[in-house]
Amino acid sequence: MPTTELGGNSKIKGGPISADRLKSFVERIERLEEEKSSIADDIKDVYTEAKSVGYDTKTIRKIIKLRKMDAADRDEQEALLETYKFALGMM
Amino acid sequence: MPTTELGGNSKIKGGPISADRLKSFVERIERLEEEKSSIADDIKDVYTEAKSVGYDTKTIRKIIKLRKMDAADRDEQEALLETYKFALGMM
Amino acid sequence: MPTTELGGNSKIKGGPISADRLKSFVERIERLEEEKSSIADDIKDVYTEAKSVGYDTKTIRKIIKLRKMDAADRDEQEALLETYKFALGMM
Amino acid sequence: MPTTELGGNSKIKGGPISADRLKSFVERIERLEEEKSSIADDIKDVYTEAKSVGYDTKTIRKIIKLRKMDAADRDEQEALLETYKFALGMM
DNA sequence: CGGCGCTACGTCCGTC
DNA sequence: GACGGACGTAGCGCCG
Repeated sequence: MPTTELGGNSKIKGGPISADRLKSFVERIERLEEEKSSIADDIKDVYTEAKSVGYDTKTIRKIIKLRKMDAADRDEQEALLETYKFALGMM
Repeated sequence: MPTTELGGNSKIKGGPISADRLKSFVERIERLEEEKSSIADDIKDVYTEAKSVGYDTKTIRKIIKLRKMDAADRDEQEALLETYKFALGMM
Repeated sequence: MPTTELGGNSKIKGGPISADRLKSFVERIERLEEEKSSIADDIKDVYTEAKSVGYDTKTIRKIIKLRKMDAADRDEQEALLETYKFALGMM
Repeated sequence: MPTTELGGNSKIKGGPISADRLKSFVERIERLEEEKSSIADDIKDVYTEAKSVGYDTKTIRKIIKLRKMDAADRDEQEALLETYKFALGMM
């Protein structure tokens, strides 16, 4: 019995829903998640290296974030923050 | 002036903190984050494909999660055993 | 001027966005965070006490974590069952 | 057998290490963690309320964080960020 | 638009 | 006392 069928096959498109196929999907996903996790580790390594030669990683993270945000967003958020600070007498 | 020096250079290890070097770190990180993001997209695609042939993605997500938890549990149990042995002076 | 209004008041629900109200929210949150922080300190104290009478805090932390995981697992298993039933058209 | 003793009792201070006592510590911690968790929920509720009357919660979170940091730290971090931005031509 | 899962940050502990 | 590692928590983004 190579391909156990699941459910009542009350589906519309494609062939039957087989357990083998399900397994295949699960394994593809797990493989990709491993890769993703590996890249994440690499990123951590770069931060570690930067730190080891004297850079402040916290600030680098902020820079990365800022570069990702587009200018409009940035200005808008800063303006709102200023407004709130003013309202609270934090200026 | 190819390498602007930052800060007071009040650092200990390595060479000076140059803007070039900073830029290099930032770009390496950004490159890696792009890759990571790309893998994340691939994962999304797999879910989409699975869905298109009739699988319930919510269920698949749960399976993935459980398989991860099972592994973690197993590791945790072993670690706990070690910890107990240590705590009881059995090491 | 007791209640400075913020922004363009381009909002939909409720009354005006006043600085007083904002201040009130901020203070409520800060108060609650103090309480939370205080509880966290209490927890730390308990660990310290346990340690002082000879217990291994690392082990205790693991026990706490496992007891939490067990509960989570149990919930998850039940949820998975429901999901499967749904996926198989058994609902 | 009311109080099982653990380990070889190779400890220095206090009385014996009993399982009962251990249980007591675990329960005290779990109780405190519940309280902490409850406060965290309260905080979430306040944010939700603030949002419901038109405030931007993201900005409020920033405000909370800023008020927690002392002025010196704040200035220092801002200065460093400016320096990095300049180095990267982000000004 | 709300809920959930994942990611990332800050905090705390153990080590050197 | 500082650094690095681990944990728990909080913010963000995707999915439904």
